[in-house]
Amino acid sequence: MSIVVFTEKNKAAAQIAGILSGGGFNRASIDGIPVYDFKKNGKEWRIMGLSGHIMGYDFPPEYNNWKECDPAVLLDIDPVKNVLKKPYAIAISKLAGHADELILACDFDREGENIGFEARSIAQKVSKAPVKRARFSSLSAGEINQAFENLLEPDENLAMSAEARQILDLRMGAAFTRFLTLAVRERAHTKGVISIGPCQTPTCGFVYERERLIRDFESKDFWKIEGLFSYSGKDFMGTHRGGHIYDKAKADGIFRRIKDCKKGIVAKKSEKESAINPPYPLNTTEFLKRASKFLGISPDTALEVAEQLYLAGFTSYPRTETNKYADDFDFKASLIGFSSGEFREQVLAILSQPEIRCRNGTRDGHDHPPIYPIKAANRQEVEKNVRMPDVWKVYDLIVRHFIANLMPPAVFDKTRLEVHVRDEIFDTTGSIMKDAGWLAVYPFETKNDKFLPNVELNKEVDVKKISNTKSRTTPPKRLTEAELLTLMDKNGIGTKATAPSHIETNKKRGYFETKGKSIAILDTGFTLMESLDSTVPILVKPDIRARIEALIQDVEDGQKTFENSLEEGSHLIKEMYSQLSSGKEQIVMKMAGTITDENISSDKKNFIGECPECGRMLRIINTDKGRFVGCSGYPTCKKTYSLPKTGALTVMRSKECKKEGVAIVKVGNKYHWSVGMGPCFTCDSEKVCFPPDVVGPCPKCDGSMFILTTKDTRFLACTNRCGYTQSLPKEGRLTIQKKCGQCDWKQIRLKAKDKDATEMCINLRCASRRPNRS
DNA sequence: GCAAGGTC
Repeated sequence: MSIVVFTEKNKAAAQIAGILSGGGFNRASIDGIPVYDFKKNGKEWRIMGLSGHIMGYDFPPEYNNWKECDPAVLLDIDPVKNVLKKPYAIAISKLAGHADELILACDFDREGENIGFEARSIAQKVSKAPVKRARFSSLSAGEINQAFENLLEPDENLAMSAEARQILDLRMGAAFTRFLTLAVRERAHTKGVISIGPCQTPTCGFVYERERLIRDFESKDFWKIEGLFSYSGKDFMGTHRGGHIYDKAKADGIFRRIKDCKKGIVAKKSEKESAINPPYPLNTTEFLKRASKFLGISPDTALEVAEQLYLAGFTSYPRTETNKYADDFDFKASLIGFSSGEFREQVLAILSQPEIRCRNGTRDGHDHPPIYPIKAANRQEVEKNVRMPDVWKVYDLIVRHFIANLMPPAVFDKTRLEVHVRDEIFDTTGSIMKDAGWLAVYPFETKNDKFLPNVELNKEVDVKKISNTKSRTTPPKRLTEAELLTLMDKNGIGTKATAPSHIETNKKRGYFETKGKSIAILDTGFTLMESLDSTVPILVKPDIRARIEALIQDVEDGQKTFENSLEEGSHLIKEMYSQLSSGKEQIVMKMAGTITDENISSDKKNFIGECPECGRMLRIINTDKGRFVGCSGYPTCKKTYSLPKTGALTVMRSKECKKEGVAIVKVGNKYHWSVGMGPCFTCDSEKVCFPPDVVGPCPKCDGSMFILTTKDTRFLACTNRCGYTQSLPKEGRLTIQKKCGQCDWKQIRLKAKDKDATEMCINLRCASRRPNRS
């Protein structure tokens, strides 16, 4: 009798072999893939770990050329399933050929059931052996023995629900991505891909929604009244109960009534102890959030580092939903290694308790324990074995979190005072840490003490100052990666293992980028989301994932057949597709702008600025017939500005046209131009945008004399062009200095090469026409 | 070349 078991991964195979065999198993290998053999009760067991999914869907090859295949066709073509990891398929066949019984022992979830079915489909080509399912929620000895003693039937519905997800995700992703990419390429020259997916798009949607809030935010003035009080020589602050007061008259009224008061009364006082519990154990999402928030490591990188720490045996399996430890979890075994190092004191305290108490969370994915340290190690050891940047920081976080989790709460003494100044109420709170508890090993969250003087109820305090300060409300902040992960988690976007990859996809596509810990949307991402929001709004919101999820949940529950849910899902996708294609012109018009815009704005020589008509990019265009400034939105936006036919063009980046908000272009050395305003010196905004270097009033009219530089010479000219001029030295750098003192002109400073600088007044009518050495 | 889900 030969029994063959397939698990989701090698690690699980080894562990299960160890448990079922009681430790006595052989490690063999089939074409490099580990297989664990042992004998038990006269039966021969062979356990092999898969590598997650070993098969995957794709469209038949004839639909793989984007240009020759209308993306809409993909809505009706069924993708086909192929083996992606050949060596595993071969090993499965070899093992199954000799099996009398096959057992699927992958993770107990949708994808796990599906992965098991992949192995089954390969095995059944060579074997007629019955196929059973071992279902367990953790890799503990108790659960595993129990599961293998009570084998179940494989769950067709569970497996097929994952199948439906795969097909719907691919159908939608491929059709929409190809459609948009090809459509944009009709207008803009780009190799880039505009991708859409049921997880990546709503992920970008979250970032977009926040950006909308920021851009649409209207700042309001408010006033805040604060009091500086003093009792027995110690100062403390209080804030008026009105908080942010938006009515200036009201704030002023309060302020006037009490500003000259010298005394206040402590009308209420409460003291209470407050405890802050340690955080729940780390599941993947929580780990990624904290790595981002505390260490500034991106979710993608953090997961990779944790993976390597796991493979090197330092920490436990990093992909887990569970944030509670099993009742029989052996804390002692994991703690003992830390009882001599930096955490000696705390760990010994934990170990000395009659029973180790842990603050557990409530999520149980029935998969793996929370992330915890397997092995105590010092920095050198960790860095030697895992050569990745920040590996120590990540390990240190996991260790500290694990220990903190077993420690008592941090305890604070909190005092609240209510100070009355006349009839106005000021609130103030103080907080003093009485017992650091878990915070002693968790430096990432610091709570500063805030001291208050020890003042009793109904005592009088001095009022040193009452202030009434004006502030403005500020727009919401950009999302941090940690917040984005929280939103994704809450809305069921992605899974513990895939959430970071959806964030990465958006970055790769140029939809958003991270700046420090926060996420900034890019032009392409914003425009795409804005376009989708007005054509296929469901895509931008988590609803799309929820709709697909509901369909496949029905398959899992047996409420719908696989075929029916696939049909419904495809119908939904078709509906969205038709909305998308009816909005094609509108979307493409905007999107093409952002694609070319990216090239344009990096083209420093020709980039002018934002088009005042449509918001896209203005740049200098050179043609055979001449040159002009045009908008990247052409042909939709026909905004142009003419340019002089000759003369070198320089975009003056430091100056800005105040009239239309575009750049100022300097033409040759002869004139100054502001785009769209004609020659700058005839525009009514000239003095604002490109202030002439005025030296002083014109002696002939009410204009001003300014330095006019031309290609060949320079001289003083009148801003009114009244005809009065005055010559200037030909050599050297001219800068305008402070007022002369003896007349109403400004002095100029002349610095010629190899000569000392001179400062002088050049007004011919000035009394002191003597150069001063400086 | 397209998605999202596993795992290494």
